[in-house]
Amino acid sequence: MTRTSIREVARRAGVSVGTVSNVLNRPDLVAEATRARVRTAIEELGFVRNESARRLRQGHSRTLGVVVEDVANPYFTDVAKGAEAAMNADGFDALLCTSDGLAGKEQRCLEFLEEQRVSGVLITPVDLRPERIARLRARGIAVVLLDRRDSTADACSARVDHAAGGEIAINHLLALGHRRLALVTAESEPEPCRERRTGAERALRQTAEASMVTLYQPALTATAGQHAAHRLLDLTPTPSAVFCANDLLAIGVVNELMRLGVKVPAEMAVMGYDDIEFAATAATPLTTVRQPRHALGWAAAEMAIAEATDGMAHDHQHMVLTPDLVIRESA
Amino acid sequence: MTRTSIREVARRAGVSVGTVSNVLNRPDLVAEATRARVRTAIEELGFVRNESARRLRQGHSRTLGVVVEDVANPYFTDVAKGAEAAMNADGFDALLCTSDGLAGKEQRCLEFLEEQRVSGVLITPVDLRPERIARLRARGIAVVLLDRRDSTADACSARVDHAAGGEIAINHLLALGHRRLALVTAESEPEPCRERRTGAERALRQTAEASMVTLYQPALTATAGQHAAHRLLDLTPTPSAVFCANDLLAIGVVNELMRLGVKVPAEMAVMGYDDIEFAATAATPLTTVRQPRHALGWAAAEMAIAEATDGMAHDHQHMVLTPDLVIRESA
DNA sequence: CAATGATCGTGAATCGTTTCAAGCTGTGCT
DNA sequence: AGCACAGCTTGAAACGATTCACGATCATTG
Repeated sequence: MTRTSIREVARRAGVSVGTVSNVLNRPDLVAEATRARVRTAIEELGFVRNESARRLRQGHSRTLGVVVEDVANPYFTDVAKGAEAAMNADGFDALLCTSDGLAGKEQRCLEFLEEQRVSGVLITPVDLRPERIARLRARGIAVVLLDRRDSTADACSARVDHAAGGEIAINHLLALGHRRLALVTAESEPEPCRERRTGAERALRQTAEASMVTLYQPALTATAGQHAAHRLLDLTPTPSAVFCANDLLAIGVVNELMRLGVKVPAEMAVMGYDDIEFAATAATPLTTVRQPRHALGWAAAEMAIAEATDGMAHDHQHMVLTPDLVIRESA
Repeated sequence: MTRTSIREVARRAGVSVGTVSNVLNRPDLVAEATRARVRTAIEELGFVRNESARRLRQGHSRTLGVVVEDVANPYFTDVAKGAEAAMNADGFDALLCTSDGLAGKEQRCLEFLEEQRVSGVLITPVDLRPERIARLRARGIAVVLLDRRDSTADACSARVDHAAGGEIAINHLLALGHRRLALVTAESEPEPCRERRTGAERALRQTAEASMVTLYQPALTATAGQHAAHRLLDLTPTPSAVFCANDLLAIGVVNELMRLGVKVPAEMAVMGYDDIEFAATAATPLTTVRQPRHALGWAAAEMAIAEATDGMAHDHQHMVLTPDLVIRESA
C-alpha cells in the first residue's frame, strides 16, 4: 500500500521532482550520472508512474478506445488485434470495449471512454447517430467508423468493400456454372450484409438465366446455418449453390448438409464470407471471401492516431479495402 | 475542444464546486432544487467527469484488469465476459488486456494496469512468478489467478477441476466400451491440459485392459487437430476413441476424419473439452466436457472485488468449479 | 427568546504528475 | 576579466476532481 510517488524517488535520488519527470519523459535532457541515479532510485522503490495524474496534467492520453459489437466474435477480435498492434507501434494503448450489439451498452462504453479522455475511438456502431459523433469530435476525440459506410457522418471510416465481396462470391459461383443460387443472411440485416447482398444481386444481373432466392435467418450463427440447410433443401427447385453472408452461417450449412448426406460441393456448393480461422477447417474446407481484418484494424488505428495528432487541420479519410476470393473445397 | 470542468458547471448553476461533486457522488446530501439546477447545467454543458482527476484524488479506481492469454480465443472471451458482467453488477469497470501468451506482453499489460491504479487483476498467467504477484499485492492490487492451480501463490484463485474433467471424459469413453484410447494434447502442455491428462490417466488405471497412447501436437488448434487425425490413423492398433485436450483440436480431428471417410463415432469416437460454441455445430456435434466459463469469470471477479473491498483483512480463497459432461454425437 | 439541531453549501487543501521560466555552473572566447 | 552560451537542474503553478471542517439558515423546543 506504500504509495510511492515521483516525490519519494526525487528525495531518494537527491534531485527535484522535475528532474525525475524529465528522466521519465525526456531522458536526453538529463545528465548521464543523474539519470542513472534516478533510475536506480526508481528501481529500488519499485516506482510506477501514476497514469491518472499524468493524464490529468496533460489533458489527454495516448490511449484509444476500440468499441466492438462482440468480443467473443473472432472477426472483431482480429480487427481489434490489428488496431492494437498499430497503436502499440505508435506508443498508444488500446482500451477494448464491447457493446454486445446493445445501443445502451454502446452508450455506456462511449461514456467510459470519454471519462478516460481517450484521444480517439474506433467503433463499429450499433446505433451511433450523427449528433453523438459530433459530440465526441467536439470533445477533441478522433472518431473512426469501422466497417460502416455512412459517408455522410462527420468522421473517418475504414471499411471493406462488401459489395465487391458479394460480387466476387457470386461471380465465382456463376463461373462454376451455377444458375439456381440462394443467399442466406440475417433478418436484422446489418449494413455489411446488405452490401454483400447488393453486390451479389448486381453480379447476378449480368447473367440472364441466373436466379437467386434469399433466405433470412434469425442470426449470423452456425446454429442458424444449420436451420438454413433444411430450408434450402425444402426449396423447389433446389438451388445448386448458396452464398452465406458470413462463415458461421456457411459452416452451419455445410456441416448440416454433410450430416444429411448432401455432398458439398457436388450436390450443393457453399460459399462463406469472412475467412475466419474455422473456415479452413470446416467439414468441407470453406471457399469464402477473405476480409483483411488485421489490416482493417491497423488502418483504422492509424487514421485515428493521425486525426488525434493533426488536431484541427484534418480531412476525413474514407479507406476502402477490397476483399479477395479464397478458393478451398466447398465451391 | 471546450474542456468543461466541474468548475464551469458550478458557475453556471450558481453553486460551489463541492456541491456539484456532491450531486455527482452523494446526491442525497443536496437539496432537490439545487440538484435539479446542477443537473440541467451538466446537461446543457455536456459535462463528462474527468475520471483521471477522480482517480488521482481517490487514490484508487473502481476498475479491475483482466489479462487473458488470447482475446481471439472464445474460451477466454467467455470468461472475460462473465468477469465483466460481475464487475458491472458491482459498479466496477473492466480493462481487458491480452498477453498473447508472451511473457513480455504480459509484463507490459501488468505495468499498464498498475499505472492505471486498478484495484484488482484477474489473470491467466503465462509466466507469473510469485514475486510479481507479491509486488502487485504490495501495491494493494487484488490478484485472482484464473484457471491456474498454483495454490502456493499468495493470491486467490478460481479454476476448473480439470483432473475431474479428464476423468469424466475417459470414464465416458470407457463406459461406451472403448479400450484402445488416444489422447491428443499440445507439446507445450499448459497446466490445465496436463491436469486433464492426469485425470484421464487416473481414470484409465481403473480399467485393467484399457490402454491409452498420447499424441503431442504443436498447438491447440483445429489445424493441429487435422494433422492429429492422420497420426491417429497411422497408429497400430488404431485407437477406437480419442480424447482431445480441447474442442479446437477435436473439431479438427472430427472434420478431417470425416473427410477421410472415417465414420465418427462408429469407427472412431472423439471427445473434446471446453464446449465452445462450435462444438455443438461441428460436422458431428461434439461430445465434450463443458467448462463453466461464464461462471468462472463471474466468480473470479467477485473474489477480486471482495479482496479489493476488504483490504487487509482478507483470506485467500481457492474456488474450484466442476465441469460436466455434454453428450452429443461424436462419442 | 435563546438554544439546539438538522439541513445545505462553501471553499480550500489535496492527490501525483508535467511544464516552463528562471537559476546555476562551467567552458570557451575575446 | 568579462561575456555569452550551453547544459543541467530547480521549484512552483497548473490539471480537475473529492473531501471535510466549518458556516449559514431555519424550524423546533423548553
